[in-house]
Amino acid sequence: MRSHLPTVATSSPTNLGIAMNSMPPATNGKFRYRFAPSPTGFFHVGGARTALYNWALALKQDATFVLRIEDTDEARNKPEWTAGIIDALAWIGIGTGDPHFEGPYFQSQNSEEHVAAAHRLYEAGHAYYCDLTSEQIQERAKVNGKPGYDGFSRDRGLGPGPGHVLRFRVPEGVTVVDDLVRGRVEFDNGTIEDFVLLRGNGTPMFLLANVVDDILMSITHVVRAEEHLPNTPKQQLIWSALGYAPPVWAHVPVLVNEQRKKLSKRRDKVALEQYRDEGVIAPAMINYLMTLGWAPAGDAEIVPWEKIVNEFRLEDVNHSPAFFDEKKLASFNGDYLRMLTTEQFVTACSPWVTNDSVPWSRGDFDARIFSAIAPLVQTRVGYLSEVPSMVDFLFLDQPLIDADALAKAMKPEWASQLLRDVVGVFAACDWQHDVLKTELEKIGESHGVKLGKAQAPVRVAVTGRSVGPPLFESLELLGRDKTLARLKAILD
RNA sequence: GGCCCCAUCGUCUAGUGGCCUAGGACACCACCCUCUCAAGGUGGCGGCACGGGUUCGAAUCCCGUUGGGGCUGCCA
Repeated sequence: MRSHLPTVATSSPTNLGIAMNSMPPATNGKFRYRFAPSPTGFFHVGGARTALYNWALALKQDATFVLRIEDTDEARNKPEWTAGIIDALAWIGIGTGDPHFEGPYFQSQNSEEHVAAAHRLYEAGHAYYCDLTSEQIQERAKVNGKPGYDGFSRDRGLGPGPGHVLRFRVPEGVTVVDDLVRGRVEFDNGTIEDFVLLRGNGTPMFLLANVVDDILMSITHVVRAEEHLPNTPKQQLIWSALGYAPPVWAHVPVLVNEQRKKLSKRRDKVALEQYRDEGVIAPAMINYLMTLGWAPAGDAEIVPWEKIVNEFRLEDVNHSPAFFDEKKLASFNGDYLRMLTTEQFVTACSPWVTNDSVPWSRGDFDARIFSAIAPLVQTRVGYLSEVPSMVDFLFLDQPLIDADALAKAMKPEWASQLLRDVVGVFAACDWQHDVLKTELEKIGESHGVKLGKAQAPVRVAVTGRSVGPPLFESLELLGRDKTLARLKAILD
């Protein structure tokens, strides 16, 4: 794997603990979007869509796309996972030296800023310490008859100490979130509990770290999945308490499985890498992901990236969850595969026909023969991973015979004799696909069967399967010797 | 349970009060093409969740019902 050791660029322009201005750092008037994944070992297709939405907007508005890795949870900071994210983003066209791309930054490197901001919040009275354990909170919740933290330590005047968490003092009132895709959403602050800013060990929590980083990085637009909507009033409260106007929010619908549940790594196939490894090509994935929850103008949905960038607007994003449909993805991929020139298609196939899991021995692969058959397989695959099984008979010493297909093809009483006739004729005729076709046609006629039926036993005997690329072109490429040997092998 | 979001063919969507007899795409079915299978072409099946309003007129606006979903951690 390529090494993408994150280049760190984390010198914060502002120290929130000391200088707290009411204006964020200068942005030269440009919008700043951000994508802030937490490393989990693979790249989620939902994350890919969110990243793509942010990226399209950054390109359209000549804005900046900031990548920030949210690695503050110790369990989530394996360096190779970060490399995986960067690789995956590059695959879908994000990054790779484009001037609109900035980062990656690492949240863990800003922890001092997060803590400083927390302390400022405490000093300003926006936060207070609490020494209750999770168990005690649960106890109280049981007694209270309602779940969650009840604000027990609000006025106890506790200071910092071992095991003391810092909680945000949620004010009375209503918090209004203006969301570009959802409109105005109101939250009664009475339903928001005093959430934790700093853990008992003094480390910052996501809600805080996320906001402080966004301020530090002058983020103007937060475009993320809908699951974050309930966090938004809390974060907006932190923005205000810190003295800043909140960013523009946009919460896009989640991606769901067939059961209409949020795509999860436990039950669903969600890794972008997995689709890539099965032979989905990037333009197809990008186009499919962009049209999940949004549609370009006009009747076509297979459209160039330029058109997408040109037309994409958050205001037009759908409000309801979208089912990630593998069948439709495969269809998009097939369309994109067919748009490739033969040369491009051959190049795209290369990893699948030269890797270790290929059924033939590596030395027997012939790139020239593959190039010759390629245009015929191009219209027959949805995923590139289907390619090897479609051409394996050309590079295998003996074809992998599908027993059922063979039994069926040899069932007609004329089948064996037809094969014998074929061996006789093919031993001497010109070895060109059109000649082979004509000859088989004639032999078929002599047995009273049309070419469609006559080709079946030949196809199975030579390629091992009942379906595949056009037979006579295949035979021409395979050569006379191997063809005859395989036919005879079946007759014996 | 509480808070919040959502609701057009099976699925992804177009539709922003009259162009809607609701358009496209995937899937499915049929036919054409054809050496198998595809690809391609043609056609078909199939939807505004329900009930009230508002309006001359509602898929589009309002209310309610029902049904989905998200969140509810000293994870992010």
